Amino acid sequence: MKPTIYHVAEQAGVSIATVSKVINNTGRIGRETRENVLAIMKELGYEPSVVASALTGKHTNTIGLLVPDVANPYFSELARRIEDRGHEKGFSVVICNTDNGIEKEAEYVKWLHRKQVDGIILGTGIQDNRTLHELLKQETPTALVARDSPSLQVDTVRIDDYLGGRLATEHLLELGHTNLGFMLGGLNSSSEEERLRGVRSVMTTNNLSVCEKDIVTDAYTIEEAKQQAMKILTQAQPPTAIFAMNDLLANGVMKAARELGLRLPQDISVIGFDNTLLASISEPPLTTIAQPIADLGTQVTDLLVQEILGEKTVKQRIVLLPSLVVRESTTTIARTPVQK
Amino acid sequence: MKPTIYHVAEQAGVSIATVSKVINNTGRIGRETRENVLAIMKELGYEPSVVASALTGKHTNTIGLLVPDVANPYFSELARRIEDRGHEKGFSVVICNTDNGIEKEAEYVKWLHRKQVDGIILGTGIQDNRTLHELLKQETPTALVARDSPSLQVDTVRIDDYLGGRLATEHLLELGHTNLGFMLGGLNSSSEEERLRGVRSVMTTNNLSVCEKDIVTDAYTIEEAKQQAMKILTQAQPPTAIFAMNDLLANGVMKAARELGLRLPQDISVIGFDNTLLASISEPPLTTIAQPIADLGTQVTDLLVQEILGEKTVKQRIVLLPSLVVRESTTTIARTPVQK
DNA sequence: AATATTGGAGTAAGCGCTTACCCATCTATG
DNA sequence: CATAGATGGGTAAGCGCTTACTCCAATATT
Repeated sequence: MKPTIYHVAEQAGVSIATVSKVINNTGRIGRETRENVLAIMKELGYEPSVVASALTGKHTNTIGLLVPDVANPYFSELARRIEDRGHEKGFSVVICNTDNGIEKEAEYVKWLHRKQVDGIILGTGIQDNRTLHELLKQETPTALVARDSPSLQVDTVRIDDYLGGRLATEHLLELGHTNLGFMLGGLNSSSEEERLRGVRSVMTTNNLSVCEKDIVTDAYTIEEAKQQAMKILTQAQPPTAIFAMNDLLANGVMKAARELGLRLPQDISVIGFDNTLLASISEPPLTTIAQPIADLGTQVTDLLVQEILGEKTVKQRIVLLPSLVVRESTTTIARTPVQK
Repeated sequence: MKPTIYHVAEQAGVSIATVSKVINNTGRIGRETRENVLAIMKELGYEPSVVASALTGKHTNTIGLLVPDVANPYFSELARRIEDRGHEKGFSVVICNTDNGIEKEAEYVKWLHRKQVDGIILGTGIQDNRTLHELLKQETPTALVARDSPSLQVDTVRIDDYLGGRLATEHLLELGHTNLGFMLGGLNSSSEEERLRGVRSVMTTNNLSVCEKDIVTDAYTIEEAKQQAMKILTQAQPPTAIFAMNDLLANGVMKAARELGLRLPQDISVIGFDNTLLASISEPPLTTIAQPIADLGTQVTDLLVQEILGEKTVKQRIVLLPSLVVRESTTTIARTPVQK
C-alpha cells in the first residue's frame, strides 16, 4: 500500500504536522528532525499526494491547454513548448482539442474547472468570447496565446498578425506581383482577418486592390486547400502569387499548382505563414512568415504561471513580431499578367 | 465562491449524502428528491470537485500519455486520437514529452503517480524497461502503444514492425532495386530493429545482403537526416533506393538527393514509414508504410480505460498490420548499379 | 393484525494533507 | 534569578466528497 504522511510520521516519531512542514519547507523545523524525516520518506518511498494537498486549498499544479487540434503542426509545436516550460515550472499540462467548436470549448473548460486546474491557456481561434468571459468571471487564471483579446483584461501573448500580413504582401509586391490571391483557413479567423487587414493596407498604399474572388476560405486539410486553390488558379486571369494563411494551406496551393502544370515558383509564387516543419519540408522550400512559436509558448506559460503564483498583479499583452523567411517558393514575376 | 455539496444540500433541504447519491446515481433516491436536487445544482451552477472525490478513493479520470515528442507528426497524430477517445470516455489526458530519456521518463511517471492519474499510456521507444517494471509493480494500469513489450504482462497495441520492414523491402525489390540503403532514427529503436529484421529476412530470401555501411542512424531532425543521407549517397556505389524508418527521415533523404542533383524517383527511390501528414505533403508524394495511427490510438485508450474500470482481467497484446501505400517517390530501377 | 420487505434518506467516519494556533524548552537579557 | 523572545514541534479543525450503516415509514405478505 502506498505510504501516507501518517506512516512517515509514525516511523519518524513525529506528528504529521511536522512531516508536512518538512515537505513544504514551512514552519520551523530543526535540522536533525528534518533530516530524519527526509530519510524516512526516502526509505518508505513516500510521495505526497497532490490530490490531498489540492483539497486543502492548494494548487493542483496542472494547467489546461485548449487548442483546435494538436495534430496540426503549428499547435503541436506550440503545445510542445508549453509543456516543456510548464514542466520546468512544475506544472503538468492537460491537452484539449476543441476543433474550434464553441460547444467543445465550453465543455472542456467546465471539465477543467471541476478538476481544479490552476490555470488555462486558450490557444483557440474562436471569435465567440463567451467561454472567455466565463473564465474571467470565475477568476481562473487564464492566458491567451495566438489569439486576440479584443478589449478584454486578460494576459495575452500573440504575434502582430497585421504586420505579418504586411510583410508577406510587401515581399510579393517587391517581386513584381500585383495580382494576388489569398487563401484563408478558418482555424484562427481573428488572426487571419488581421493579416488580411495588413494585406489591404499595403495594397492600398500601392494603389492596388484585392479582388474578392481571389480570396478563398474554409480549408482545413491539405486536400481542401488544394481544391480551393484550384478555384483561384483556373480563373480567367489568375493571380501570379498566392498568400496562404498557414503552411499547410500553402502546401495545398502548391499541390494544385503542380497539378495544373504550373512551375513553382516561376509560374506561381506561394508564400505561407507560421514557419512550421511543413515549410522546410515542402518542395520547393516554402517562403513564409515566421512565427516565433517557441517564444509564444514559453512566454504565455510564464505569464500564466506568474499569475497562478500571484507573482504579478497587472495583466499584460505581449506582441511578438513575425518575420519574413525567404526560401524558394517565391520569385520575381515572369509572365505578363495580361493574357485575357 | 464556488458552491460545494453542502450548499446544494442545504438549498435542497436534504443531507449531503443524498446529494452525493444523485450525483453518482447510486443508492436509492426518490424521483422527486432527485429532480429537486438536480434543479438546485443547476441553479447554483454546482460542479462536483474531482479532487475531493478522488481523495475519497475514486478516480481522477485522468490518464498520462508519455511520448518522445508531441511536435513529431507521428506522435501528435497519435496524441490527438488518444485524447479524442479519452475524452469520449470521460478522461482527460496529460501529455509528457520524454525525448526518449530514461531520466525524464522516470520523473514523469513519478509525478503522474503523485497526481494519482488513473492510468498511463507509454508511447516511448525506450529499450530500458525499468520504468515499466516500476509501473507494473505499483499496479498502475498501464498500456503500451507503438512499442514492444518483450515478455512483459502488459496491455499493448502496436503494429507488426517486422511485416512493415518486409513490405517496404519487397516493394523495392519488386521495382528491381537490389542495392538498398537504410536510415534509422532512434526515436523508437525497438520498432526499428524489428523493421530491419523484416528487411534482412526478405533480403536473405532473395539471396541479397544488406551492407552495414548502407545503414545510417541517429537522425532526429530533417537536417540531420539530410546529412546522414549524404553519407550514403556519396559513396562509391550508392544504393538505388533508400528505406527511411519514418516519413520525416524520408524527407531528409529526399532533400539530400535533390541537393546532389538526383532526380526523384528516377535516380533514387525513397520509401518512408508511418504515413503521416509529411508523406502526403512531400514532393514527390512519399511512398510509405502506413501505420493505422487512428486505430492505435483508440484501441490503446480503450484497453487502458477498460483496465482502469476493472472491466477486464486478462491483459492483451493487439497487433495491427501496416500496409504499403504507393505514391510517387519510388519507381523501377533505371541506371545500372554497376558503375564503379 | 402482526410481521417482513423495501424504498428513501440521514449519520458519521474517513480519504491525506495543510495550517492557525498552542505549548514547552532553551537561551539571552536586565 | 525572573522573564521575554526564540525555537521546535504538536493539536485539531477542516478541505469536499463517498459510503457503510442506521433508521423510519410505507407497502406487501401471511
